[in-house]
Amino acid sequence: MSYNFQDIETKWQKHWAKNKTFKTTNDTSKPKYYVLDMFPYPSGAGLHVGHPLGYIASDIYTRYKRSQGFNVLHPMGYDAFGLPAEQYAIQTGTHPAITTDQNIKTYRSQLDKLGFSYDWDREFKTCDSSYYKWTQWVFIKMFESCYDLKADKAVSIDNVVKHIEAQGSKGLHFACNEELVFSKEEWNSFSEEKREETLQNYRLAYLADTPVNWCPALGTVLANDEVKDGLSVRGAHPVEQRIMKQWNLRLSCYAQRLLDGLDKIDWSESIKEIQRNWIGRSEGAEVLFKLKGQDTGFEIFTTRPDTIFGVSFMVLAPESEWVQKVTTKEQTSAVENYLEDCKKKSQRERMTDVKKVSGVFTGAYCTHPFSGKDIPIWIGDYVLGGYGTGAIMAVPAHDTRDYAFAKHFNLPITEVVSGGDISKESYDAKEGKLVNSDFLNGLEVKEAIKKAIAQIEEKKLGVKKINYRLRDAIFSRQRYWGEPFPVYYKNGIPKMLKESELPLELPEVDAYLPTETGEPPLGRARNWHNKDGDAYELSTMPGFAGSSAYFLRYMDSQNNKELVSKEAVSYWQDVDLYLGGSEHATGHLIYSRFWNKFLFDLGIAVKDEPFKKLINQGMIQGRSNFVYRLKNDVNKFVSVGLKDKYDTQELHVDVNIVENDILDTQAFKKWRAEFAKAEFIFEQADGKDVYRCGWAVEKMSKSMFNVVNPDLVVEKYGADTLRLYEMFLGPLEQSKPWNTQGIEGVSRFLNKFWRLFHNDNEQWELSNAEPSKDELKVLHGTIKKVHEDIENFSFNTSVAAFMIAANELGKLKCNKKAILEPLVVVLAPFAPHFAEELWNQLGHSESITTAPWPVHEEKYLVESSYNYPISFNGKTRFFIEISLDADAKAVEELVKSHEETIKYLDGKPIKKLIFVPKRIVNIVI
RNA sequence: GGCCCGGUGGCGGAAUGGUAGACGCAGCGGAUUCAAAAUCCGCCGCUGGUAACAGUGUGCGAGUUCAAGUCUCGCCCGGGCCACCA
Repeated sequence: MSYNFQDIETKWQKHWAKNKTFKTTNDTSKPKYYVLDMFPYPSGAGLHVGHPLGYIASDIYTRYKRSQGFNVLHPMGYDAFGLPAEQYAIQTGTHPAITTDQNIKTYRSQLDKLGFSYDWDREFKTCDSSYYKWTQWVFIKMFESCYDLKADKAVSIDNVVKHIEAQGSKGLHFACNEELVFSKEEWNSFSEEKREETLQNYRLAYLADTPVNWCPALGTVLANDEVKDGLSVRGAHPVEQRIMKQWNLRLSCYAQRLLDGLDKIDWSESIKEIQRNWIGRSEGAEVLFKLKGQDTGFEIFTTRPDTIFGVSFMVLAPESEWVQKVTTKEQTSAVENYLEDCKKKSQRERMTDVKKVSGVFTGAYCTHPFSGKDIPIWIGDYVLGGYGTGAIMAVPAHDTRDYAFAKHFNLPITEVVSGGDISKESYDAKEGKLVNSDFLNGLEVKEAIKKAIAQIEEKKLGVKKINYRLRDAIFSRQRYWGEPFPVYYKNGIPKMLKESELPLELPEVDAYLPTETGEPPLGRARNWHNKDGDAYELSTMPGFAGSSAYFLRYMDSQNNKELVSKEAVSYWQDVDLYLGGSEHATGHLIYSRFWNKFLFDLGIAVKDEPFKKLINQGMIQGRSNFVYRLKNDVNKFVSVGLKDKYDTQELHVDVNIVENDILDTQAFKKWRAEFAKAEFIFEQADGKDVYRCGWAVEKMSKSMFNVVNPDLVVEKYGADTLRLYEMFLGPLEQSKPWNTQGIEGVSRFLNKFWRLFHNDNEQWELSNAEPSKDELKVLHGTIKKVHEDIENFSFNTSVAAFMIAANELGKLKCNKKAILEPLVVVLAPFAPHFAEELWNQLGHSESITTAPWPVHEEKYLVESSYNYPISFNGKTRFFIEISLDADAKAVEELVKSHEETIKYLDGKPIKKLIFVPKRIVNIVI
């Protein structure tokens, strides 16, 4: 007989829900611990077996921490605004709210079947107006803030106004789009419109003409992280560059803090590295190159000021404002033609044509700041308008791109750093001595950079400068299904709603498409204006808006007066453990860190970094099966072992009609009408004809017919078995394929464990006898191993430890309460229903959740001594295993006690004695 | 092109620098059974050998070490991220 998981799991799930077993209060008598899963976007397809992986791991850790005496916050909710529901609405006319609610229901029922210990009283979805009220509220705060570069934090925009009213733009130390110069008198004469326009230059949430990634197919702009290879991440539609008036968040002013913060948090090195690359800090200098014969010129940014004597031409980005200013009459038509060509190139073409060199001469020259030589000014699309100053000094000898350009247009190449062979390729390495470089000659690159910057600053040609690749975040989306901006326009001037007017709820529209005049869908809403008739903003916020502060909201999710109360946030502080996929590295995980830092500056968040420790669970891949159809006879299918003898076509087959790679041929004929008349060429196995399928590890997806639904697994094996198996599959952070076969192993384990408590007739049978030494060793070894494994998030090996324990106790025929009771507590985080049932049968009326974690006792684990000789490398070595706390003296005594054995082994004296700390003495004889 | 991560049986994977392959799946053999399911026991990297055993073995090549899957260097392969960022 085996245990009845269906009854047991339903029973305890109901019990937990009814008794609110996992409700968390702000109980300050206990230490807090906050475990958070990245909340899901509820898609229509529901969960597959890969989705719960992280939720299972976080639930295990949560339950473990609770048994360690922590008050654990472990909430769940839904990231509910987003494109798929809106796309579906466009196709079917169903309101996205309806689709979203249906999907959430499916998700919730799937989650409930797995026995998670979430505090569901804190649940919310981001499309609730009671939730997005606070997203709007933060936006208003950003609008009313600017970034003080001296204090290095966000402060009220009033500081800018006060400064300007006192002394104009002089000495302004606030992050801005561009340096403006005006006096306080001029400011006083500005119109209201002009004043607001000026302030937008400093606000953290600002409206600006921005070059954007416009996706015509989706009808919206996209953030940089939503575009890949010139195509939209969602739907893979082409994306083009456009200039549009958009809301932006001044993310860039937090670049350094976002970078520095990475050193303080316990995240995987790979995610930190991705974020460092994305922020893209580079140190260098900004240098002024004057136009020939003039006193004005343009600035360039370079990380290699040491190579300044190797400059042989300048390159402007096609978008640069200097293009028009410098182009000579003779070159005008050539330049115009080139600019026209650049415009026609889509973003995608520009990226795929990276290797193609293109450019045009402007006819103008700069004067070299040190040598005074003439330097021609070119235009090239390999220089980007949005980075640095949109202009570069080209040093072809030491930059691959400049080298290609110089070769293509036959421009001079001057070596200034020795060490390479510049006749074949550029020498980009930052190693070698400077040559042909006047005052820099003979210096190593690193020193030369310092000296060059010093000279540039001394001669007032430029300044040391740090540039970041991180740009401000474009915050407008021309979509329906998102948070409305709390903004209205009076005479074209954007104004914020008052806090008392929030939330501004999403209006109804007659269709989810742009209007005929090309306005966003909100342009269709009736009465989309305030009581004075001032129009509301037509864009909505992007997907990341709602997920940027949700971790704070869980601390106090029912609060309708504040985002989060002071008490709640000062108790819960930050997320101790955050689990989710690594695909959010450059999106959500940057935005939410930024958002949190802003709230920290405001004094709302109490921690500068929101997520102390981050774990990225790996993907569970699908294991696909294939059948092989003959190309010349489409009704014949050949078994994989014989397929090489035929000309075949590989077809995916539903993994649910394949077992152990053997195809159920009857089921196959019924699977699809086109296979009804299928015939098979079998291979032999055990004297039987079988059809064996090929297999491959691929992404789990419908089109590969390899999706495994957790509901079916739970039905067949139970939630506890699924939980254990998902953990057993392999290391949490690694991608690994799902293989339904293997689940039998953990299922057998649970039954074996069950049988330790019950006799063959399913009768409860436990003894109160004193445990033996061997039994105690198994118990304490398991407690210790599982404890260490959980702390290291090595759940696969802890499941293995349980299996070993069950096997050994089975062999010892151990049914002693003193051994089994603590083991149930250790198993509870992994198999909660199973453990709760046994705990109940053991006579406890309280939930096992309240049971403290058993402590292992080392004394049951220490071996007296264990030794073995080994011969290798032509020498005999003798190993003695010693206890963990032995000191050198104890080791010496131990060796002495083995002297006779050693002599017996080889008859030679001891040559060398090596004491390896902790465990082993290695004696060479 | 740059950076990051990985490469161990038929498969998923174990292994604080110390007997490589824990644990599970699959496979093979056996017990129990009228039979099956369930359960239990044994074998299970490769080569040779009936066996004891010997040799070999963690992508490849070197190095450090008494000792390397593990540390260092150089290559090869796979995956990820960024990608004309000056």
